[in-house]
Order: sequence, then C-alpha cells, then structure tokens
Amino acid sequence: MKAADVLEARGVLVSSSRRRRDQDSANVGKGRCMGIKQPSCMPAWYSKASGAMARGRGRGRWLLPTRLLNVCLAALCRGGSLALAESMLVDAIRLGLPPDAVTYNTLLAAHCRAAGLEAGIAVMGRMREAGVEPDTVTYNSLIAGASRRGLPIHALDLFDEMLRAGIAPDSWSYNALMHCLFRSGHPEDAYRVFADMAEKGIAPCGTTYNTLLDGMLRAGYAMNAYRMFRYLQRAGLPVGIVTYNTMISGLCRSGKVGYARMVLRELGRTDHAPNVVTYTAVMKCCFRYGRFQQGLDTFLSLLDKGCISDVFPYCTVISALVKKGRMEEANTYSDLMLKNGSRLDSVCYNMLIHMRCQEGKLDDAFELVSMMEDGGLESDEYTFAILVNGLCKMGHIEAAEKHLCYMEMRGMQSNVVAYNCLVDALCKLQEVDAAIRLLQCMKLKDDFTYTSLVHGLCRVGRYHMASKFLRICLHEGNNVLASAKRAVIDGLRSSGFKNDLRKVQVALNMAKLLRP
DNA sequence: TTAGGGTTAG
Repeated sequence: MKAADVLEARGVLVSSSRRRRDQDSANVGKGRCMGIKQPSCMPAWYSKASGAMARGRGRGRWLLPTRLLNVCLAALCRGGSLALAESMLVDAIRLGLPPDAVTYNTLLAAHCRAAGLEAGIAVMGRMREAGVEPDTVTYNSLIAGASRRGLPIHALDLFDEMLRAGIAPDSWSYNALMHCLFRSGHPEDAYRVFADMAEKGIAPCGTTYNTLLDGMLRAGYAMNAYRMFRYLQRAGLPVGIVTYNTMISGLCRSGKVGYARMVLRELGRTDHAPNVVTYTAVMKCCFRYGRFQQGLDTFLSLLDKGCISDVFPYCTVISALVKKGRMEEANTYSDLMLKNGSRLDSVCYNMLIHMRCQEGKLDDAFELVSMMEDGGLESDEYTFAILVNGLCKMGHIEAAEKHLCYMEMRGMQSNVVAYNCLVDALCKLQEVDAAIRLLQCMKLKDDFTYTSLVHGLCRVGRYHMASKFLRICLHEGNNVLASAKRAVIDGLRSSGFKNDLRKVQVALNMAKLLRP
C-alpha cells in the first residue's frame, strides 16, 4: 500500500507493525467478553427469541433462526448489552445453531466500539476458530475501530492484510481509511487513498466526498474545501445535510464565519432540513465568536422544540456557561441532561468534572471520575489535565504532581496540557525554579508552557532568564503571547540589560520572518 | 464508514 510506504519513509510508521500483528494474533480468542460484566437480568424478548431459535432447530430450518439470532444480537449490541449478546451467541451455539459472518461482524463492530480495536481483533480470531471467514465488512469495522482510536498504522496494516487475503475493499473500506488518515494528521496520504480508489474503479459515494471535505477543512484548507463543495453542487454530485453540516462547522472552526453563514442561509433554501447537528454547530460558532446570547437562544429553542436527543448540545452550552462563570445555569442544564437519561460518554464526564473543579468541589469531581470508570469508561488525557488543573487551582501542588506521575506511568500520549497547568501554577506561586525543573522534564513544550514561564520569570524580576527562555522558545519554533514579549522587553529596558534586549529583538524579528 | 460536544497561558 503506497500510503503506508509514504508514512514509513516519513518516520510516521513504526517498524513494529509485524510485532504488533503477532501481539494481535496472540490476543485472538482470549477473553470472550473482554471484561464486560454478566448482566443480572434479561429482557423478556430474550427468552422468547431463544425459544424461537430452538423451535427453528427442531424443524431443521436454519436460515430463519440464524437471521433471527443476528437481528436479536444487533438489537442487544445497539442497546449496549454486549454481555447479553455474548450469552445469546453461547445459547445459540449450544442449540447447534450455526452463527454466520453477519453474527460475528455484528459482535465485532460492537466490541470495537466499546473496548477498542484489540477487542474487535479478538472477535475476528473467534470467528476464524468457528470456521467463519472474515469478509469486507469485518475489515471495514476493524479499520473504523482503528480510526476511532487514532491508529493510522493499524488501519493501513488492516487494509494491507485485507488485500493479501484476497478480500476486495469497497467504498466503505476506502472511506474509513481516508477518514483515519485525515483525522490523524496525514492529509496527503488520505488524498492518495482517494486517488487509489479512483484508480481501482471504486465509485466514490456521498460519504467519500463528505470525508474529503471534512479532512480538508481540518487540515487547514478551508477555501479548497469550499471550492470543492461548489464543484459538487455544480456537478450534481451528492450534497446532503451531512455535507452542509460539515461545511458549516468546518468553516466556523477555520474562522470563515461569513462563508459559514452563507452556506447556512443556502441550506435554508434547500429541501434539506437543518437538524440538531446543524444547530449545535451554530451554537458553538456563536459561543466562539462572542455571540453568547444568540448561542444560548439557539439552545433554548432546541430545548423548547424537544429535539435534543443526546448530550452534544448540553455539553456545548454547559461548557460555554462554565467558561463565563455562570455556574448556576450550568448546573441547571447539567441536572436536566442527567434527568433526560442520555448516555454519558467520556467527553461529557470530563465536562462535568471540569465544572466541579471550577466550583472548587474536588471531592465531587473525583466522585465523577469513579462513576465514569465504574461505568467502563477510561480516564483520558483530558480527564487528567482537568484534574491536575483543578488540584493546582486549589493549591494541592503535590497531589497534582502525583497525578502527572500517574499519567506518565499510564503512558498517556499527550500530557503537555497537564504539565502546562502545573508550570503555570508554580509560576503563580513564584516557584519559578521548580517550574524550570519541570519544564526540563517535558518531552513536548508549546506556546502555553513558555508564556507561563516567561511571565512568571518577569513577575519575580528575573528578566535575563526570561529573555533566555523567550529566545529558546522562538528557536524551537514556538511563540508566546504578546503580553509576555512586552513584559520581557520592558523588564530588560528598565533593568538596563542592553545586550539581552538586542538579542531578544533580533530573535523576535527572525521568528517573524520565518513564520508562515 | 462521514457532520455537532470536553482541558491549560494572558
């Protein structure tokens, strides 16, 4: 696969794909239920369906019972009752009912969604053990699983494995692979996959174009995406509500609010009805660009119409209210969200944990973390950053440090935000030497890291050191806020550090010239 | 398989 070669040449691919495949194979067949607890009760239709399957066996008719089994399994998986679905499969096998590719593909997709790619690969192993060969749908679900977890190398390996096994990829396979490459920051490789698709004679579908538009918008090519959107319209290619929503939210995210407004107005003139996704994107755009009341009104009208079916609009509005410090309203809407009975995911929990931290209710925040983990959701880098920040803000520096260590132990990929929170807290406590030691431990530093440190050093009058870190920061291709630059320049000037002042001015001019 | 939600500096 060409895209894999390109990634490998760039050093993006790790050469351990073979080793990982071996690990995957070793995991195959292990842990049938992947740690999911056995349910305590079963729905009434479960026993009826089991009975129907048994009767089907008695008459020697296999087709209907297997289809019935698949329909029941799909319903259980959709409802998040994976353990029940597994029990049903065990019962079916015990009755001598043969599961087919659809049975395993249904379970595989659900496991992939709930527990990740490894869990999906384990189902594929069980599938093979049962003598059912994986097909295109099996691999498509696995590639989508890799995409959800941001694993482009796994996705490419799976695509490659599929080709070697003689299983023909379809447009879904290409779409999932493209989406994974775009979302993990490899737009050029994603375009190559699109070109490969055309070369192989696989016709792009609406999802293909939507994925391309979304990828272009996220990669910073907003105007190219806009031109492509217009081309799709002119050429009579599929342009639906997902396309409009992709364009509206992507253009807002890119700061092209005028263009987003134009597309939104245009949507109103089409036959496609704006939906809750459209309004959530509009709300987010209002909050981002200072139209707070308009965003809130949009939310209230959604609430009035009773068309909020999940947690997305709630999370958007609660987060905006917390940022404004309007905690009472934030609490009102979070109570409403919980009362609504919508399933909370980790993003939602993180938002609620952040809200409790902002209120200084750390015990409640940690209680939410326990609830989240008891419910089978894992803390991620957002959870840790929120907790570290909350602990710092309440003055629990040692506890924040412990959390950072735990994060390191867990091998979390991105911990720069959590580190930044602690650097900032130490600087605000005027413990700048401790902040410098911490910064030296950081594998990755960004604009936030240096802004906090430079400000902290200026605050305690250490302008020479501040100018040194400012130059290191610029040399590394990072930047600091204008206020931090001003603090250094004013400090050097008032302290008479003429040489440092000259060096900083040269470094700032150089950085300006080199910046794209 | 695709669209909307979460954390840090001033």
